[in-house]
Amino acid sequence: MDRRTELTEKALDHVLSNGLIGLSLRPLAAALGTSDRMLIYHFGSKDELIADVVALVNQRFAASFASMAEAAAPARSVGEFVRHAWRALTGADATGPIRLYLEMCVLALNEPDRWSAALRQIRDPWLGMLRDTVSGFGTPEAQVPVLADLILDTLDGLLLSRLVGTDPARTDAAVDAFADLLG
Amino acid sequence: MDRRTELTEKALDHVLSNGLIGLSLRPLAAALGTSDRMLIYHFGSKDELIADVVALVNQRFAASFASMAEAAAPARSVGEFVRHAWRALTGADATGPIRLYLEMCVLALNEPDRWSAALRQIRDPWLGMLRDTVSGFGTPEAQVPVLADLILDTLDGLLLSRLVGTDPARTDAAVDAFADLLG
DNA sequence: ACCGGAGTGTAGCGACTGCTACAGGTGATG
DNA sequence: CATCACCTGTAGCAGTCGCTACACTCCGGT
Repeated sequence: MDRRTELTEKALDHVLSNGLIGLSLRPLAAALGTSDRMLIYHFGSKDELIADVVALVNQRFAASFASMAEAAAPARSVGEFVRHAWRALTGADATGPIRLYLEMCVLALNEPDRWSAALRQIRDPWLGMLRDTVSGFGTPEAQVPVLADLILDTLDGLLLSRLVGTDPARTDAAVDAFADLLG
Repeated sequence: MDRRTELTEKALDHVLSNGLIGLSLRPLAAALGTSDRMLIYHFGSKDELIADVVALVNQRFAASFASMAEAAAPARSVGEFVRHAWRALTGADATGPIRLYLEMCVLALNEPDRWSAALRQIRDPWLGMLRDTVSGFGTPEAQVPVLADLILDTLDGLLLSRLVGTDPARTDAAVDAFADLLG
């Protein structure tokens, strides 16, 4: 396999468990068994390395979520779909990607030019999938995009809350209440 | 006025418009018309300075929100209350504090020991206020804390989405839909 | 008038950042 | 054997970071 691809995958592991915000080349390289020198050699710059990592996690996470959606029994209502999605999003291997996504959101607050493109690249597929799903349950046409926005952002808020230490049972209960409201 | 307090207020302005994540003493001091040397002299350390700033913004923002709540016509339902809160939270002078809050959330993902205490200190008053409000509209006792959690986290998610560049009209519409669901 | 403490400017420490120049080492190809 | 592209280690650059040592001014109290 391409050395760059190999390094990207290892770097992804490190970023998922150590975060993106404080990331610096030397500790990263040490964790990957190489040197900062080689990271720059293979990726050209730190920014390109991050771009590769973000693209990879995006692709992997979307794939794992899709396969999970296939495995689950098909939802019979929007509320039930939200419950299924929540179960997938709170699984052990989802917290890393979600944390990375939330970090990118906040980084985009400070440097929109640098991050907001990558951010839309992550959000848009999810929004599209949500619109399709919501529309499949007979939601009135005009309400489809609104509901998709609401669901995505609500789940984001609840995930953020859960990750910063709110009792998981409480966020679970909040999602249940949300799903009940959606019907 | 105490020089330290004075510096805290000026530093607050700078942090609200430049963010907390990349904050460093020298540029901050320059913006305040002093030197990093003096910031350390007055605050002891960067951490103490940040603690002062966070405490100040918390106190100020809660006060301004409360006065806005007084000024508005009393809500007649949970949904209407959410609409009022949203109007207050999307005002021009709220985006700074909210951005700071979201930054702290993400910082708490990386260093929970350092940030989660400050975070709870910010969230708890809001949660308490939400519980009181929700309970005032005849919500069943058992559902009160759940609904308060859901409302706070949903608003957080929508605010995050709005701050990272989602069309404000779309988040407004999503809040409307949420308020409709709440009744 | 003198003294002491509060406040401030200058200069610098050691550690870290992304990144680069230079010198090799390696293995396949001519 | 020679060559040449690919890969890698060492050392170091210029910059920033939080923070400190030292010397200095200035102002109120005795």
